[in-house]
Amino acid sequence: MLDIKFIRENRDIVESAIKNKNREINLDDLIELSDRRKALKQEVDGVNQKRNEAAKSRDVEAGGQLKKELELLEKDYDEVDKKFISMMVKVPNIPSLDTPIGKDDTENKVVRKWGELPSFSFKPKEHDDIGKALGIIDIDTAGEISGSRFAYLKGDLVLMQFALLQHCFGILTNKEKLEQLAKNVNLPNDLTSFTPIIPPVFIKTAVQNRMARFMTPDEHYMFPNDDLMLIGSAEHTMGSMHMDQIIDESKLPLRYVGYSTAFRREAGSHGRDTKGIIRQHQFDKLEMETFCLPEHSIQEQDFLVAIQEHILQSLGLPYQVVAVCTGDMGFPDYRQIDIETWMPGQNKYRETHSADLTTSFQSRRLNTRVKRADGKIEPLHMNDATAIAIGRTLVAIIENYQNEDGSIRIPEVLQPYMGGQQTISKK
RNA sequence: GGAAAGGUGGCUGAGUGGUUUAAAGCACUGGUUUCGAAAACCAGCGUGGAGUAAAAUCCACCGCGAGUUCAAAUCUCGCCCUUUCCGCCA
Repeated sequence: MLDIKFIRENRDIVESAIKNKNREINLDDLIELSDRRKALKQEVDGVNQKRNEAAKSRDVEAGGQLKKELELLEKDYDEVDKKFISMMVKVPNIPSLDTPIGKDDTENKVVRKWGELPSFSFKPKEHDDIGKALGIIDIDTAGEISGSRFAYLKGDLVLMQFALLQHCFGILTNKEKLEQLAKNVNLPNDLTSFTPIIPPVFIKTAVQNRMARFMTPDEHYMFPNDDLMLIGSAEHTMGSMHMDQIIDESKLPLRYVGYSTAFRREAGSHGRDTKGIIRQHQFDKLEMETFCLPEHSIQEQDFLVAIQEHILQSLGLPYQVVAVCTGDMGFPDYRQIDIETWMPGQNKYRETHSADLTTSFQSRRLNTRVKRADGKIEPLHMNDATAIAIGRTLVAIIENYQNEDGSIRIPEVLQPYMGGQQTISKK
């Protein structure tokens, strides 16, 4: 959520943000609502003042009158307040100046590329064909048992998942390694490494709303009896960890890396990516979530992207870094950077990482604030970014490291975590 | 799931209908003192909103939401959460 004062003072900026993010909101209506809300609030305050005086002087009659008056006023106020809030939460965050303006993902800009695309002396296969032949991905049985977009991962592929996790946790908790990566992005603070987290996968719907994401109910698995829903990302229960807290400036930045399963209904994507395990209802992910001072948040995002790139480089997977355009970026994002990894079987780059800088947009709604050394209190800035999406990374490894005989080489950095094993081949 | 107790500012903790404008202590900040520090003493010290040049001042907030009353931290109802015991369970 934006600050209403900011909206009042920066009409043009907000107006063009709404347009460039393909939203429709009438700011005149919003500001009129805000004015009415303010005026009604002042009236309510005035009546309350008289009411307090009447109570103090034990004036029963006047108190009774004022009570009735207040009741009517409060009804008006509540109504206007409700409308005001529901409109406020529909105003998206302002995109950064370096965000490309564009309608949809076709207008995203490739910022840089890394790695040479592998060349094959044979036609590279897609991951699901390789996985099925090796007996490490079973989509057919999962279809019988759980339905479409589920899979059984088996054998060495499961071991590879845990190898990836160990590898990434090792990087994210290694201070020297992080200091090297931070060098290029001018991070001002002493480097604090990431605290590993296993977050809950259920979240109260009221809290999820305060993550200020644009929610279509169809996206999530809902449990109305318990007023809970399954998270679509560890971001949901990690970003809200400091809800309603005031954090001392000296404690920032706070950095977390969480491992959890993410659950998505994918209701709006029927027919898309139906092959293999690219788009699943359930997938595991390591997610970075950081809280920092407003003046450091851009470098912080650059830092998170540097970590993502380092992870992909360590695995020898070619990728491209993409500046996501206004029409495609997230509702609460100030700047969104995606990384797409090369998938030779599909002969294209596919999204494996995303880094969202949401500035104060989420923290204002979550009421997560920083207390400055001079005592001033303001919303802090939040970043979230994929450390590694395991399913899609496994896909990338399978397709990039495939051999003509259908076996898969194991990336060197993962071998120590898999008992020194060098290939996955048919048992 | 059953039973009980509880939720008050950064922390501890008093307050069971109106001298509470939420006591007191700790922590914190500034000052006095000191060569410097500690101790002591003095002062300040919640969040959000309205208001002002800045103040003053006003409103709301005692887990959340309703209700009773002229008046609610305090009484009633619902919900959420925590702790303890029992049951069940990985």
